[in-house]
Order: sequence, then structure tokens, then C-alpha cells
Amino acid sequence: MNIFATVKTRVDAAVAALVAEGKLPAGLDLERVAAEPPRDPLHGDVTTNAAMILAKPAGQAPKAIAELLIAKLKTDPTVTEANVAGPGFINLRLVPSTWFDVLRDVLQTGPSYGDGARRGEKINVEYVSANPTGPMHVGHARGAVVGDALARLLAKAGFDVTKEYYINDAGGQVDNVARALRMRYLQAIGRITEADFQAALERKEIQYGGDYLVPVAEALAKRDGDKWAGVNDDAVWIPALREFTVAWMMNLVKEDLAALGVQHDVFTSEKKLVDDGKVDGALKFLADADLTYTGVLEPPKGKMPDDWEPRPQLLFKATQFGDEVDRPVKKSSGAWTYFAGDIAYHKDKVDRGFVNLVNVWGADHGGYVKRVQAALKALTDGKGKLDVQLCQMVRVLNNGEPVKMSKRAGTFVTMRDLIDEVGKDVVRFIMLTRKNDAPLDFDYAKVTERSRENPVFYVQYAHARGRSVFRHAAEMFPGVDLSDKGLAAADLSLLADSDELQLLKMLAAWPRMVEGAALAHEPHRVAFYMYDLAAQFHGLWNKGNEAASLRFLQADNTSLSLARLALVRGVGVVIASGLAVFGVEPVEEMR
RNA sequence: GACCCCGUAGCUCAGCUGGAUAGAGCACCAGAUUCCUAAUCUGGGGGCCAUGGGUUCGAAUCCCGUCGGGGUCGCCA
Repeated sequence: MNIFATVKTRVDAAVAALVAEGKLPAGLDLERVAAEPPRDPLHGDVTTNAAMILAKPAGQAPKAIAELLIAKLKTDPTVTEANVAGPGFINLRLVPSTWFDVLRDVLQTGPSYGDGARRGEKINVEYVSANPTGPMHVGHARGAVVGDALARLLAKAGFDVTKEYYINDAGGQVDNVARALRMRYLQAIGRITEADFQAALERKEIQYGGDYLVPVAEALAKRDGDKWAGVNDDAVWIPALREFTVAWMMNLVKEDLAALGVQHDVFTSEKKLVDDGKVDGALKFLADADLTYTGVLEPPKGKMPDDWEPRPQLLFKATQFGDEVDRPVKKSSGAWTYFAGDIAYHKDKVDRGFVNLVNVWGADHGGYVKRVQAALKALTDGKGKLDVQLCQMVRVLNNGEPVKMSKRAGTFVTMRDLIDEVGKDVVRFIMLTRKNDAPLDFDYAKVTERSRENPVFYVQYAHARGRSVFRHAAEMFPGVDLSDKGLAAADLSLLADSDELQLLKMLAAWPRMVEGAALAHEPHRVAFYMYDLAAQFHGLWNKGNEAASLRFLQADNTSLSLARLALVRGVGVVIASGLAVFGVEPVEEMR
């Protein structure tokens, strides 16, 4: 039940009725007509901009249209008041039972309160997609949480969501890991020393110096003995060691993600796309559409690479689809570029029936967005929609001091460091307290602090307080049915305090919140909603400190207590429901 | 040089896809505890929404310019 959606359909019906009566012209576009909460609650319960939106196409003054609509809307028994205000807003006040019905609905529907109804609309969310070259770091953690929460949010809004991970296991980076692994391997079988390894790192012969390759090398030595020590043909040992390390690293990645509570439905391997001929197929598709050609790119502006020289390459006509320049799909060596693989990957998604795509990337990939969107347009004749959510940097701090790096990985703070330090739920929640295109400070001290400043604590505390009330209620009212079903049967009209009603109205806004955040691909909105809801709840709680008659539990008044318990429970259900979108467990108590 | 993101209270940030008098927290000031968790709550001051134009009934929000911060810029992924 979404009362704003309900009111919107009533407004639409009122317009239709006026059209039928000839008071408004036919064929009006109602797309932009909205029913929303007014900015100032004093204005009413629901406001609609219908009169202002329709004024121009109908050729009438907003206020005149508003009067017509008000006359229609007033015939609705659930509308107690309808007024025109300001430039033409129509403010509606609804019968109080509206809010009691909402609460009853929350109690009866439980965790699925707020679920949307767009069943069957498929959407693909690709996130993390980290190179299988080592442990996950903080940046990956943010992308993982944002992508996962977005997927959960879309699912709640009613989409059929597929969560996907693209494994970049075909490029030069994984070869570089194989090279580093070989050195660690030689060390593991006693052919070189740690000093030799560090020297090679110093000479930049290898790029990956982290300790995390040591156990991989040991496992390889255990399996194959000294088999690879004498093999010097790159074409032989690189693929073998690459395969070994990719498999290992993907296990590591999956373990890290599991520790964060993130699970993907589909893993797509770049190497498999290549081996299966999907890259050839995708590029043939573009070539057949005359969207590729062999040409020479202009030299890059700004910082010039040392070894730049003009060379002919196979290019994709990205400029036809809104990109700045045409983009290379083949290196001058003739090998496919990373972009070619990505074209094939996106074609693969399209071929699997996805039109709606979301990719969550790090902000350093911002320059890559247009070309992939261009490729998708080319592949789908303009029908495919790709939204790329870029995640900005995370600065890891402790009491304001930058945390430099992990002992294990060497150069960066890992996802595991974060989880070990503050726990999975805190990591997840904090990562969602900023919009993803804004930088985020993650301060170990602040995110574990027990104060209003810390949104995780503040929201969890509200939930725990609600549970505490129920523990007391069970003692105060032995034998009384305090289940959701029992509470739904309570006389909710006893909720008469203005703050109680305000809280009910916030619960009524949850379904609209879910839909808006999902369509905008902005899970962080849920964090702010939950914070506001918690603030309202803490406020009501403390009113009981000043006036004992406002406490939730009244020993001498069971029916009033039950009505208030229903409200407390409703708040708890919605908070738990919001936390579920974040993949965070609500806490029962905070001792 | 080009492209992308950002610029809102002293600080950290919201602002629901163009709506009414721009909101929270921190910090500052003044209050609340025989009471279900005061780990909380109530009240107060604080703004040229970087800046200059434009679009319209109406702009923090959309478009263009300028300034400032960050990111990216053939054969890396």
C-alpha cells in the first residue's frame, strides 16, 4: 500500500472525469503529475502539482484547474480537506484512519512492506569486477556494498535483478601476477632468496610484491614440485601459472565478498569470452554494421606517452554514438584491447535478454563510461540502457589520522582490514551514508562511536529501543497477544499525539522512498530516511520522559499500550526492512 | 587542451529528478534524568545554494560562460 500512489490514481481519475465532462481537453499528458508529501507538513498530508502541470496544455489558469479538481477530489470520502495554495498546489488532508490503515498494513505485511510491483522487468547490476590479482581493498568494498545494496533495493522495488561480476582474466595484469608468482614459486622451492625477490621487485621486473602470493606459490610447489623451475618458454609457463593464480585469487575474492555478505549470481570470464569466440563475434557484428575501420588516432592531449608514434589500428566508430573520439578495439600488435572484451561482454548481457544495465565502477574509470555506452547503443540499435554509477575514493582514518596500509597486502588497506576492525554491518552501512559520487571518509573511531553523530549506531539504537519496549511489555502484560497479528487487531485510533501521527506518516512514506531510490539508483537515500525515522522515534521516546502519559507502556491501560506497541513495532519493521536493503542485521539490544 | 564528477551554515553532508519560508549532525549557547537504555531528547543563533547570464508561472536542481577542487586522457585493465 502506497498512499501517494493511491492519491495519484485518484487525481488521474479526477482529470479523466473532467475530460469526459468537456471541462478539460483530451489527450493530456499526466506523466509529470505527482502526488507527494508537502515540504511543510502544515500544508497537509499529500500535495499534487496537477493544476500547474496541466495549466499550459489545457490553456487554463492553474487556480481554475485546481478548483475543478478540488470539487472532484472532495467527493472522495477519504479526503477531508482540499485547498489550493501558492502558485497552484492542491493540498489534501486525509481521514486519520488512512494512517491507522497504513500501520495495520505494515504489521500484516511485515518485511515485505514497501515492496514494489514491477514484476518481471529484468535488470542487470554489474559490480566489483576487480582484477583477480590480489586481495580486495577499500575501494572494492565501497563498490561491492553500493552494488549489492542497489541490487537489493531494485529487487525490493520489484525488479528481476541479476547480480554480476566480470572477471578480467585475459589481459596483461594477470600475466604480471603470473610473473610475480613465478618468483615466489622459485623462492618456495629454494632456488632464490627473499633478497633476490626484493631485488627483482626493485628492478621492476615484477609488479606484485605483496605477501599474499607466498601461500599461492607454496600451494603450487606442493602440487607440481619443481616442475616449472626449468621451463623458460613464456608461452608455456605463463598460461599455466596464470590459470593457477586466477583460480586462487577468485577464491580469495569470493571469500572476501562473502565476509561482506556479498554474493553474485553470475561470474563472467573475459578469457572464456575470448576462447568461445564471443569477442570475434561481437566485433564481426560491429564490422557488419560498418561501425569499425582501420585508422590512426590523433596523439593524446596533455601528458604524452614516451613511446607514442602513429600506428594504424582497428577502431570502433564511437563518435557516432556520442563519444569524443573513435576507440581502439585492437592493439597495433593485433591483439584485442580490453575494450573489445568489454564490447563482447555487454553484447553477451544483451543476448541474455537484458536491456537495463547498471555498472558500478571506481571513479578512475570515469573516462571509460561514454565508450561503453556508445558500444551498447551500437549493439542494441539504441535500445539498451546503461547507467554507470561511479564510486569516489574512500579515505580510511583512525581518529582523523590516515590509515596507510595493511600488513598483508603491502600497499593498501584491504577489505578484510575494514571488516576485522569494525565488523561487516558497520562497513556496509557507512559505505551507504554518502552518495557514491562523493568522496567518503571512513574513520574507525567515528563509525564505532555510540552517539547521534554515528548513523549506524543511531539507527540500530532506535531498533534496539523498540525491542526493549517489547521485553518490558511481555512482563507488564502477561498473556496478552503481542504478536504482529495481535497488534494489528488493536484499536489504532488511540494514537492521537501529533508525534505519533508524524511517525505514522513517515511509515507511510517508505514505499515511495523505496521506489524513488530504486529508480534513481541511489541506495544512500535509504540511509537518510532511516536516520530521520530513528530521530523521530527517539524524539517520541523522550516525550515520555517529560510526560509520563506519553510513554508507550501504560500499566493501567492495555488497549492504549497495544496501540502504541503497534506503532513501535511498525517502526521496527520498517527499520529492519531498510537495513535488509543494506544487508545489515538489526540488533535486539545494545548492551 | 578535452572530457567526467564536485562546489549548499564555521566543519561534515542531505535536498525525494523544476515547486511553497533551503534542511540535518558536529561545534557554540540555554535546558531536560525519582521514567520502557540520558548511548537520548527540547529550544536558540548561524545561508548572495562558488560566480555571471539564460530557459519559465517557478531554479540549489535544467542550459551556456567564468572561477576553484578531484579524476581521466592511443596499443593499461
